[in-house]
Amino acid sequence: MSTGPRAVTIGDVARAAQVSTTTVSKVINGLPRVAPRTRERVLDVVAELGYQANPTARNLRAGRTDAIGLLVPELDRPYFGQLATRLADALEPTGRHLVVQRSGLSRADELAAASFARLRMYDGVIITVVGLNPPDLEQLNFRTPVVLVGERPLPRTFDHVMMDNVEGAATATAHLLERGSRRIVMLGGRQGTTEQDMPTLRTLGYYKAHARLGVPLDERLVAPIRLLDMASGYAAVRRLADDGVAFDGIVAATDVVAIGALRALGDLGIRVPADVQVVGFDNIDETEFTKPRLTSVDPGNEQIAATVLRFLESRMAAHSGEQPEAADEPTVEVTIPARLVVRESTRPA
Amino acid sequence: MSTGPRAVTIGDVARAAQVSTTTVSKVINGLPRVAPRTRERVLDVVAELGYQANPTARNLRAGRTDAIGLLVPELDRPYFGQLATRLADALEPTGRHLVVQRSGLSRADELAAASFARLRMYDGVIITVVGLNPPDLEQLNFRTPVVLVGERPLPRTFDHVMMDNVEGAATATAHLLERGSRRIVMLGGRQGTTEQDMPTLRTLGYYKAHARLGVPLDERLVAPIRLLDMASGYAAVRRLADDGVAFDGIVAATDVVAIGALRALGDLGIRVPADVQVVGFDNIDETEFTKPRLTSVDPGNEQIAATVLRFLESRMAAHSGEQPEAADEPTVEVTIPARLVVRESTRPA
DNA sequence: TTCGACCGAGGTATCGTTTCCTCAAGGGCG
DNA sequence: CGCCCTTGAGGAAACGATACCTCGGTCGAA
Repeated sequence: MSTGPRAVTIGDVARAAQVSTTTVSKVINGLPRVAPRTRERVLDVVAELGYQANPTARNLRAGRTDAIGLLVPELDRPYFGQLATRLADALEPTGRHLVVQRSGLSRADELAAASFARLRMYDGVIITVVGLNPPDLEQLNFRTPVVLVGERPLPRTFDHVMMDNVEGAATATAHLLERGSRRIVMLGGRQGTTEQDMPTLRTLGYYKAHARLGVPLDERLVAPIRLLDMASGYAAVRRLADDGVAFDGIVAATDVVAIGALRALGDLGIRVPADVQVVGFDNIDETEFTKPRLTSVDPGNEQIAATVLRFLESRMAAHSGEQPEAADEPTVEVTIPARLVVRESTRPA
Repeated sequence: MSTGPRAVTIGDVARAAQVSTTTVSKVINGLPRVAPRTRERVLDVVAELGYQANPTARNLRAGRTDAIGLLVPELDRPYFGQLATRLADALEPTGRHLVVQRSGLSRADELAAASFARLRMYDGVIITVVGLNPPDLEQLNFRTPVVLVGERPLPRTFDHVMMDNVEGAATATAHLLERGSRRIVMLGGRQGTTEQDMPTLRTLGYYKAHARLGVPLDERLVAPIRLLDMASGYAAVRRLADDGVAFDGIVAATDVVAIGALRALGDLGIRVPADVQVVGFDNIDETEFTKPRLTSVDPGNEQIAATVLRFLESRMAAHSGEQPEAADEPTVEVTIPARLVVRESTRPA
């Protein structure tokens, strides 16, 4: 279709340097069996013509892109940005690099399908499964090595690194209970569903902690949220207050929701942690800079990133034939332990 | 290299369905000239074999990827995450999709080169130029349509959407001066350099406002920061306090830095805005949720995203030959006007 | 009855690289 | 002096898909 001036190809370089494309290819890739003089001549022509290899053609032939795809539900969530940074940092020394794409939380199937199709381009794929349904994932039957980083049990088609949502939330809730809260809101919680999504699991932990400590629980305190963002966290707390629901603690489904909650409590003149204790989940960098600093559950971020990459490397090695016997090894599923990071939004013991 | 089971190709499908690859291709792409029965048979085989088109091969042949690349300095900065989201949202209806890569703030040249090389894969590229030097950009001589979104004047090799750093910072500074601040810190500022980077430009605006309003300026109030993140903003304010520097206002180079500053002021027992007024830059979503809410300069985020895409669409149309005469049109450079969004971190007039 | 249009389908070149193999020339070693 | 190994270089086949062109058959219109 392109009418514009054709891009410079390896053939153009070969012709201008009076060598074969094979030789040009060797020079570009730093392979041996090229005379120094020839090499130099080729490099001169490359510079003169401004030749740059076509990565698509290279990928097709080489069957390799040196790129790892990361699929996240949203691009503007601190948690995913920070996860991406950790992964990119760890990947850099290996010569591969990270490419981030958005899956969208509740996109139409066709869009999801298109997203998945593109993932085939990468040497390996990391998928964060938050809004994805198992059926969506089943359809993902390509050969590319995949590692899931997620929230919930899934059909074990892929290696899967899970955070311990239930125990993490239970620890957070127990912490509030131990520090004296008795009416704790589960902000962004979800109940009465058979789905095993993140809000449901964290709510489950919230229940568990109450049961363990023998504290009765008011179901009205589970406050669902449509979108787990700051504005929704803010709105939900305002709504609880408007409805006259009394509470003295908040377990937020995510730190981002907690930040919205903190702001709402401030507007309502409610003191944190004196009147209401707040605990978040994810331990994003922002927790150190809220007012007050946010107590949060660290799902094991460093370990999650490291484990994901270890699994992926292993699958990729098997895939590229270095350890062919490992190609069909059963999928692995690990749960990374969570730990509570106590800051200022909860009271001292 | 791959020893594993070869992926299913269009040829495998053709063989199993007893048709030609051409026919399979037509079916996959929904092209006409295929009998309903044949189409159905092919689709059955596709489902049975789990065939998925190889996007790399398709891209090579079609000369098109339907993907737009976005190069950002860091993946965990709210500003870029939010920019990416806006771009992705606007791109979705066009059938293209956004792919985000990290350039790194101060990476080695080789890494930058590798990053750039991969960008050739995309139909269009959006580059945020913060840590990039003009020389780096010169080397970027491929044919792919490129739009720069940046902070500073650049060699006009590409279309360029700039934010008005100088006037934006001047407006912010003037706002503080008008509301009574007299010793204003330029947090993350930079002076005494000929470079036209973002910190320098915003510092320039800070100077301008002082000059315009005839307020004398203490050079010690310009506090440089190595990394424009929350921790650095926090540390810089603590350092100023430790050094006994008196101040009653802060213009932060970015909102993220301002958030760090707010936290430091809180720890120091300094009230905002009563004792010290604070204004940030970028107008990220977080500004609505800090305590107090952060007054900030909106560089025109919506308009920036819209303009970037308009330029890119136009270049891409020219590139693909729809308007060949436009292919060599001179590059455009626009500056989007900034506007101050007043919140709670500055005093009422 | 004949001719042209259209439909279904396939053959084949091509996108720009890399990779495998071949081959000639030169040099060291027995 | 002959043999073998190494070096420099090129020819040609992939990689997996799409697009252009061709071709036989059918059907409607003149």
